[in-house]
Amino acid sequence: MSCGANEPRADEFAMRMIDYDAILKNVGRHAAIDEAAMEHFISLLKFRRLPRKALLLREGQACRNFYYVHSGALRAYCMDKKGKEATIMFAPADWWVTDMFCFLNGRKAMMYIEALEESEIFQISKTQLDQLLDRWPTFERWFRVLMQNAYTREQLRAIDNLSLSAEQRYASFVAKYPVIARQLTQKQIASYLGITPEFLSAIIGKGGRRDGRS
Amino acid sequence: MSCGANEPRADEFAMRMIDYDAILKNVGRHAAIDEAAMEHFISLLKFRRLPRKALLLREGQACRNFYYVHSGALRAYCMDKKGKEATIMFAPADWWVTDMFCFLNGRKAMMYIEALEESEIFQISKTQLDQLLDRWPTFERWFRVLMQNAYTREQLRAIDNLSLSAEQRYASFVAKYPVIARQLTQKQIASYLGITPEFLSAIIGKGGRRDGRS
DNA sequence: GAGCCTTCTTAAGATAGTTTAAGTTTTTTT
DNA sequence: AAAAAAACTTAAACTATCTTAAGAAGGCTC
Repeated sequence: MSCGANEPRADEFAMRMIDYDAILKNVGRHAAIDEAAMEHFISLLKFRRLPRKALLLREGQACRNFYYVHSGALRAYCMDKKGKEATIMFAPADWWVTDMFCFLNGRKAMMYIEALEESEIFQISKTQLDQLLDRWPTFERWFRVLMQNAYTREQLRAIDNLSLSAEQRYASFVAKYPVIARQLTQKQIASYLGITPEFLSAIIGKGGRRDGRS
Repeated sequence: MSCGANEPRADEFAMRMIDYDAILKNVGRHAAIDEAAMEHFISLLKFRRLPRKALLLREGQACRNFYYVHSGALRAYCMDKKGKEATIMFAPADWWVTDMFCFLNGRKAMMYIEALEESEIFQISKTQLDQLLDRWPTFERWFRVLMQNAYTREQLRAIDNLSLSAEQRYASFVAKYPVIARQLTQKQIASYLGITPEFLSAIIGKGGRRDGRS
């Protein structure tokens, strides 16, 4: 690790301005939120930098935070007794993620959330989010739209799972999420599709390549 | 069809009071809604009686309404080109249902919604619901909680679908929805679990009976 | 650059789930 | 009550997907 002359010193680095643009734009997308509300919102956010493979949440822990991905990408997954992973969702930049059931109901987490690469996130706690929703109807609207979208997305996924073969599910996944699909390993995609990595490899080998190479 | 002396005459029948108790209690469960808001809400509801097998919605139609099941039970499902059905959800009494993705985004329906038995429902249109949400933050909260619950329910289902065998999924379904499970045919349950009726029959024949009979 | 660890590939054998089809039972309609 | 329709059962043959295993390729670490 070189340390060139143009890099900030450690104290400057720690204090440097946090970029709230993206998250504010994200929130503003679903509701018109006034200045005062936005300032309150920002004051509740905690910024964190995660190295690759860091675990933001693990099964059994209290799940107190809702996470916004500023940069990088996260993955939420469950693991059964045999260690088999089931990927619940991927969260690329500009997405929100948590173990929503446990977050909302104050249960111990049933999921793991890991950083797929070095990532920067904002988090807001359940208590603070509740305050926000109580105080500002426009945040209530924002969160409602988030839940709506999450619900309909899950429902579309359920339809795919019920009606399509593994091969079709793979095609559907790549069509829906072409950008993130290229960043993921086959193992990760397989665990989202509910098949083994070996079988996904066979599917890809046979049918269409993801990267278009021959 | 006999017409005994104690039955109301046709005009009395048509005019008889509609029972709003259950739906008001349902809405009140997630948000404290004042008198004025409740009256507005009631004024937007349309009551309908459906015979068994009636189709409330079919693929390709405009999906303009959100449905509350007052009595009876509904089923929402998709059908692929080959006619294979995938059941998205069952809606017993006191549940809300619609093709949410198409309802919210003004698309043509991709689902069918049918009455499993004679049912009574209330419906509210998208336009009217939007008005309600704009005007009363407490309805915004109510709908937000509905979407939250729907989302987490779908997510739990996705976990089951990814991690469990058909036999385990069946056990999980019966454990989660013991009442409605008893009202459904095996064919309907199979289409919810994503397996064939023949295979479900084999599972039940082998393992535990649903009704406890030997 | 060598070694190590994880991912990807391939393939053979095993299992879970489907298909087809015929017969039986139950429910619905007349 | 009879007829018709739908649901359920069983079983054999088939297909999709899993398991195991071993080798090859790619990416990190020292």
